[in-house]
Amino acid sequence: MSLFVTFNDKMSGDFTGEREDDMNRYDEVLVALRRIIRATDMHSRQLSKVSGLTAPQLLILQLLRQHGELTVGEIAHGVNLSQATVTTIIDRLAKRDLVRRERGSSDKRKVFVHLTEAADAVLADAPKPLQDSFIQQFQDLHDWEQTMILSSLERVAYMMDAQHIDASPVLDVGQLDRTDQNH
Amino acid sequence: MSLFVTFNDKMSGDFTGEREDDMNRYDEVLVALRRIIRATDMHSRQLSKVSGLTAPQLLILQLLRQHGELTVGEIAHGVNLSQATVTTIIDRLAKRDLVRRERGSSDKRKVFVHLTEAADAVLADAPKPLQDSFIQQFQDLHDWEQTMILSSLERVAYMMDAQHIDASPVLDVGQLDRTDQNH
DNA sequence: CTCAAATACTTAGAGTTGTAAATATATTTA
DNA sequence: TAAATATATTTACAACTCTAAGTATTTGAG
Repeated sequence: MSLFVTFNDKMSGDFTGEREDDMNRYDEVLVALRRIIRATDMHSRQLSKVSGLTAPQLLILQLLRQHGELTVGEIAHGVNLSQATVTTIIDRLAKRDLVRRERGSSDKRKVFVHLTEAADAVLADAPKPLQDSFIQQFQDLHDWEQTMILSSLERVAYMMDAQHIDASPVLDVGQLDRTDQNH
Repeated sequence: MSLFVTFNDKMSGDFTGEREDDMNRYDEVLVALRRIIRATDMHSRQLSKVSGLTAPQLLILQLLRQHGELTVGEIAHGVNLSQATVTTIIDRLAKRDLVRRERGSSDKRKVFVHLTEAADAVLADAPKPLQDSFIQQFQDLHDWEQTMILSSLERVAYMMDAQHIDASPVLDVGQLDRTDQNH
């Protein structure tokens, strides 16, 4: 417990630190999430100022560098964005000649995207899609702390992704104690 | 460990599950964060379809209900958004007559925002700003798990918020073991 | 083979979001 | 008090993001 007190201390100047006593645990989760989301957003803009690339743009470029050539759909899946979103981002990247589109020859519905030489140059000295300071601090944590944090994040992601509840009534074995809301 | 295996199992169909072996721990953090951010966004849109209110709109309304009357700046601070963002959201809420603006009388720079009667009605049967399914699952966790997750989230938020590094060399006492990056 | 359904992508439209610049008001300094 | 500085909001702008609808192409059923 005392391990984390420091962090709460740091927040006590905040508005949210006024301790609404009607705050549930999950409300605090929400607050933390909003802080994270905002920090992510702000970092993306910071990135954009420094390197000319926003976080999603950078992510997509890096994914392409890893895989060489991907369809729009594959990219969308790879970076966890909708296809429509990827299309618009690719538009911007293409306009700056960092990627090029190529209609599939066998299947003409597909659109393959690949990097240009210009992109390689840009990517060479592009910053990380996460705050350096974050990486720094994260790396300095004990291994078990990193594991714990990562597990927690994955767990939150999983719980927020309601899919697994209504989508697959097949493999629910771990949900038995919760499911009796229905009868 | 085995506690979380289930979650990793569920992800194994994913593109990202292909185990890029050059993936760092923090890259996985990034992936988890993107999943969370996306889930949050999608829930917001879901909310909007069901209740006519997006998550930030709902958050602002709830904050106002708690506090009665707040300035734009206070709201921004309270929900962790920039003032400009709050302004545009208030615009939309005002257009739908859910809030009203009132220029401060003593300090005319300030703009006070308060709910209308219409808002009370809307808020009465508005859903939560977090997925019900998430809340459900979260509540069902053991207390220590909730604590761990919340701590982890707060810790991530804290680490992402680079402020505390360059902004306040004053109150760094808990950062000693990390700060030696400098010398 | 033909038509319906599925797949892949793009377009349209709207909300969220931040930064920077513009406005208006208040406070402080000379 | 006048000018400089600080504070509070808004406006302008650009990017991201989704869903839904539209287009093109492929696949499958009959």
